[in-house]
Amino acid sequence: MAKRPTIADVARAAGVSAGTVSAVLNARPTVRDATRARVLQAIDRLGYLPSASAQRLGGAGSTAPPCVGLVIKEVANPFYAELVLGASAALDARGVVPLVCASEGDFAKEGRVIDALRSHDVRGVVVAPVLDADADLSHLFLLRRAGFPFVLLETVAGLPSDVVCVDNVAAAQGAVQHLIGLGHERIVHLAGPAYTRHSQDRRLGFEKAFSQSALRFTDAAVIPCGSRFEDGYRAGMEVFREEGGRPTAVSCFNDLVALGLLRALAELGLCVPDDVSVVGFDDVPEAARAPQPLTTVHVPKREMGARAARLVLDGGGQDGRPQTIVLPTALEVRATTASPGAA
Amino acid sequence: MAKRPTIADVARAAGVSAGTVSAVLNARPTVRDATRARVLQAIDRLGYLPSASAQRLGGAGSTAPPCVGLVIKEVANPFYAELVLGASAALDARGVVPLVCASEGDFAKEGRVIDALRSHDVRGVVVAPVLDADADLSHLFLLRRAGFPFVLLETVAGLPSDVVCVDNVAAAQGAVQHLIGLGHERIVHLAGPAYTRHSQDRRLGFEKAFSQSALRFTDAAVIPCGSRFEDGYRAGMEVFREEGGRPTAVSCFNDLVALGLLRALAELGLCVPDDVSVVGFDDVPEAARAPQPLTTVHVPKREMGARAARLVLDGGGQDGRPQTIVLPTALEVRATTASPGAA
DNA sequence: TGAAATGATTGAAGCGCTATAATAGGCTGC
DNA sequence: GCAGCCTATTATAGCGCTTCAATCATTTCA
Repeated sequence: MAKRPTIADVARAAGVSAGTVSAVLNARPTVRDATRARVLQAIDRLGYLPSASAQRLGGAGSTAPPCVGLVIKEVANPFYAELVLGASAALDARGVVPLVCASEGDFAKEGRVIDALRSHDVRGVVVAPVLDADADLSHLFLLRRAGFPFVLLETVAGLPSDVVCVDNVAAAQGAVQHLIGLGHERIVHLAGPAYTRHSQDRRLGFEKAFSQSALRFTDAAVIPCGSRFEDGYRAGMEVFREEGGRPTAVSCFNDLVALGLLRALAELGLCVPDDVSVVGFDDVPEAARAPQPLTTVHVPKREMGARAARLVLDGGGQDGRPQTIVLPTALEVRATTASPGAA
Repeated sequence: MAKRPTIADVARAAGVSAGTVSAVLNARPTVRDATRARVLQAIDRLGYLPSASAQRLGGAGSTAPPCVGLVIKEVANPFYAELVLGASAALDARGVVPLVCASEGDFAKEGRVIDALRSHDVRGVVVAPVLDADADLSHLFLLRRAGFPFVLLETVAGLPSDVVCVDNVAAAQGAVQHLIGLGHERIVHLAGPAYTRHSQDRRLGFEKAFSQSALRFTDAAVIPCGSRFEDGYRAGMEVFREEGGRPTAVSCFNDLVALGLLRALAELGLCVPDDVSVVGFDDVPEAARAPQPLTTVHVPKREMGARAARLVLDGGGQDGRPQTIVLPTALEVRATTASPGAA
């Protein structure tokens, strides 16, 4: 395999010195047009592209397009897709190329990925951290120590850093209050994957809504589930299989789960919202498109991505102190919630 | 801001040479424990962290995790999500980190993104090229000239390169033949975005199926649409608004469009497959989950991603000559196709 | 026409690190 | 007690680029 051409190769090919090539690359005005043309032609002929690392080491603002890493949890999850879209737009507007990587809920992989990104000279990273109970977060602390620009999409205990997030507890609580306000008494929660703080927070919101009402909370009301359509479907099949004591309302970890649940409910011949009310979380595009438009908590995903992206680029708050941006959510009431026994 | 400590600072602080510090950093076994401890302590005291650029330049290709770029068209498209998943798994198995970038159907952006990736020292890229009519493909030709490893997910005319793809023409043709075989005569095709060869090929397959049947093809049967749910929905609303001369079957550019169409049909009170049959393309996970499981062309997306990934890593075919891998597709007949007027 | 001023190009130094040949110790064993 | 052999450490030579003082080539003006 042909070795990557260097600036020296270009210089040789163009019959000039490396310094001149560098001058052309950096659009310095001191180069004569004829020379510039010759160099440019050589560059093109060789397919030369400067090494970002070398440029940086050389001590200059590199001419290579700067990159920012976006470390998300799941590629196939529309929530993250929206986040990425928002971040990409913001980055694009600043001429920065977004590089997205998935940790797939594995903190070790998250660490590796961040390392890779860093060693490939990205300007900074925005990461949706894996917050498993036994997760080793040292790579994040290391980032901080190294003074490497990064923005988190969830707060990490003991790690002062820039964060862009929403109040998951309050939002989930609001969603469940909506259910309670509708008159539901047998409500269950399909909880998300353990490695997410999202999941813990939303579950906590569920509990809080209970404790602030006349209802009494039992652990049985929380059903471990997951974050995907299939998880919701499976859980739905499980929970609603036997006829006795069925819940009349379900609050779901996210929209995908809610959609899966809806599917299971349909297969079981249960009507939504007459037999059971369902509320999701995130408000992904699919939620509004469902045959039964889903009642859900709207999370400003694009905005979150954009804010996070700008924060990395600008190196955090003006005063250099870590900044936490909590964006507002809103309950989007659509067609999947109603009072129990409305039929 | 204090200047970052360098390896030399650490060496001085620990009373050793830079080489020794480097050895400690890279966990080379030749360092005595006492020395290592001293160095480690100095590192910690100074808050030292090696410069990624310098490490890379120094020839530490071995230390840093290698990366491969995945340049796709749309992040929010499950087709590409699956592709990425397949590629990621294959890459992961070889210890290389996938970096995904979206071109969003803009060939200029595609070029920029590839440049960025290259500048940042990725090992190679797999790209789903934007094949707009007036697209400037020079960046791809440049890749070839530079001897940079890349694999395409669609063939580019005049560009000998490794390619992993499916036969879109034949597959689309097969899908439409299925419709014709069912007895449909008024069939339309919702075509995808112009910047895709996918779209052109699938449209061509549509035409071919016609010309091999007793039906006669008219341009009116091809309706420009797009690649997203909304596009399919809008087109469906358009096409099926007035009652007279409605098609009895629709072949769609992809599943997302088909799903959007299904939604429109439902809103218009039309029954699938009794009133109209619908066939999609890609077989994304959503297709099987739809309230009406979608008849569609199965494309081995994961496999494509995996093959492409391995091909970049292995630098193409054994003999060094470009290799084209055409993976098989299969029509997945589910619930959205039937003979016309079956009701 | 020649000296001065202006402009274009080069060469060498260095960025922070890794790799490796060379070196200095510390052990053998005879 | 010294040749011979490890092993731990160092010194040196890059990696690919930028920068800047120093050169060489033009042009300008007296």
